[in-house]
Amino acid sequence: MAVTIREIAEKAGVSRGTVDRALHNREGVNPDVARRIKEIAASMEYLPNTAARALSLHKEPKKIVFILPDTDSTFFSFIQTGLAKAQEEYREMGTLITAVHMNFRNISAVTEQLDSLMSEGIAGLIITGPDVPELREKLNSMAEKGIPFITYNSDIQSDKGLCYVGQDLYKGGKVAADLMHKLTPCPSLVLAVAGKSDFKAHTERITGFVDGMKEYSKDYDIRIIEGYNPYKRDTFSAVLADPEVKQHVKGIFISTGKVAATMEAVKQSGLLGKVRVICNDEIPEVIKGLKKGYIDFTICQDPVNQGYLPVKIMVQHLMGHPSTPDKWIKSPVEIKTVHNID
Amino acid sequence: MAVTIREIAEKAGVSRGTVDRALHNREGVNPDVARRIKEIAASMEYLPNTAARALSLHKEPKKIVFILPDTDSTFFSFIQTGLAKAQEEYREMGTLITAVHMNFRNISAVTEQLDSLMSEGIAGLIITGPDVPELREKLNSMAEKGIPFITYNSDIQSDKGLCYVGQDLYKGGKVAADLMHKLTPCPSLVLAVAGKSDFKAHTERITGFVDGMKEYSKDYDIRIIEGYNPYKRDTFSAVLADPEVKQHVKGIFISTGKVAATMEAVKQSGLLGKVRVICNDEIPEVIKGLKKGYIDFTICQDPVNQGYLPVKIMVQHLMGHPSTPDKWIKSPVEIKTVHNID
DNA sequence: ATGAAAGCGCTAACAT
DNA sequence: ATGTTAGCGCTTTCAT
Repeated sequence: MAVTIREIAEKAGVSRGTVDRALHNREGVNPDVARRIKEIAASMEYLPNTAARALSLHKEPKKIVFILPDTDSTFFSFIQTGLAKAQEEYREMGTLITAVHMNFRNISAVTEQLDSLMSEGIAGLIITGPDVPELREKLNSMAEKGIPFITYNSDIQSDKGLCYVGQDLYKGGKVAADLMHKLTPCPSLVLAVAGKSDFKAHTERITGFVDGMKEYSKDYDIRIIEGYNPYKRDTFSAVLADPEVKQHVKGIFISTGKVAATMEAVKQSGLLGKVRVICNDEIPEVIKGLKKGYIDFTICQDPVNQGYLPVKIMVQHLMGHPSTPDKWIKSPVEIKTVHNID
Repeated sequence: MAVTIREIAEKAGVSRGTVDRALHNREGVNPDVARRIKEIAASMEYLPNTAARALSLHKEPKKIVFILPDTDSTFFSFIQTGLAKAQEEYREMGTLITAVHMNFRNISAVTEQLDSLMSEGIAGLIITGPDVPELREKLNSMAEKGIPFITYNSDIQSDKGLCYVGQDLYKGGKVAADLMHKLTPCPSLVLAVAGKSDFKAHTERITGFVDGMKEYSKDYDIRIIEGYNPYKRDTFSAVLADPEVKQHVKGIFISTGKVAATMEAVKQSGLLGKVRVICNDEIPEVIKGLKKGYIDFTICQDPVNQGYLPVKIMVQHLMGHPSTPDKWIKSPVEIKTVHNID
């Protein structure tokens, strides 16, 4: 049978209340006594009973807030599916998980909302967003006040966070290169469509892709097409208007969400089906292209688990799970074709 | 605040004990009263508190037995990783999960061992194994005695099981065909290496593969090579000895675990790297081939989750989770190259 | 600073 | 057939 605080109390010659206070570093306990209690607990390999803890906290559950962008997107709806799964699974387990939507184009509004969440009293935060100083500093200051945070999907660089749940985008680009190499003949022209260069997700993928292609052969002619904001079809059409490009291009890697615009330009130039296309994520335009046979592969990152895992980790952390998670929980690099999309 | 048995008891004008008995269909409660209690519980949308239930069952946890084949294999070591994860996660949650190894080449010994588990008293069973009548009947009789069972990896056909966790092998074969089509020119010879035809896993994959290839084009010449037991390298070498085969073969799909023998024959005939190869699972020989560039893809089924999910579902079932799981929890069809193997 | 005790929701043993 | 009650391990409030 597992060790309980009662047994620790007996061994230490104190009451159960004191053991609880000591193990949770609550104030009002003699430092020497506290140290001794912790030693005894460690020597007995004490592990708290999760069920008992959850039941005891039932009246005032610890509040976990999950921040989502306020924009509608298929990608984030997958994340919400994972969140919902976690909410259902950790119902009445000593925690209360709430979703809050925020507009990340207005960072000062975001930090204000975080402040008001702090004053309402929360136990943990799960967040995504741009890696900008204001947000980073706000999160660091929260962490210093004892509120742990987890980032998901897109990291906010900080060593104060509990962990980051998201894909290794560089590796994703390499996998794309691997596939492109398998699909295209070797001396040939391959285009890589990049997004805004200040959005990390896209540049890392492109770098991985280019590095990967070059590893296969120096003879690939890789041309990077910068995306603009708003990305205009004309940008890509202009590139394909060059007859030389049109003649030699054999593959296109679209690292951004601007799939529809790019595919439209491909269609206009009569290259549909003649050029191999690799995209990212399971968004509707990509699924459409896969079904029509115009897109060959899409590289996914299991967004459902990007919603589920951060909650699971936060719950375990707050409920006294002994081990600290890895700093980076890597989402898988999933290769999908029309036959294994969900 | 959530509804508790206490509130149901008050509303029904009975004691909490009676509510507990009624909701769990225990004997010794007036049928009319029981029905009324259930109605009230449903109308109040009562959901049992998992933490309280777990804590209360702490002294005599429900025993869940996870059956594993007694053979060493990398594939099953992944399944054990998932099992270990679940054991750690559901520690002290009212259940006790134990692994038991059995030798499936001796079915009568297996049924005897199941009988003795029954007499020791278990609450749930998780099992894989050959789909033979003796085993099927034993499981059905256990289910009738109230012991739920879940099958994983390879199904044992029975409508009495709680669910089956495993891959859609036919779909896996189709995905392999999709990839093979992308890798090989169209009129060409493609070999499909099948295992013993009485092992369902292999025949279903082969059928999916052949169907898939035929959908892409009637011009593929697909030749199925039957595996023997023990599979001899000569079997495959003999096929490749035919100069016509050797000249025209462009792709090989290996649905079995006999990768080493097949690859050795490919090497002997000087086709290494000249022929596209697709395999299944992340076993050492396959990883070796991927790294050397002799194997292009391997199609996996997330074995870690095949160990983890059955336990999770069984725990939730025994701990009174209201919803019944889908009859078939499909493992993903994962496409892996050397760049996204773990 | 520490001890004592009540209570979280559920189960099971005991009492009626 | 049904009611009553102790107790699972932990947290927290109230005494001391």
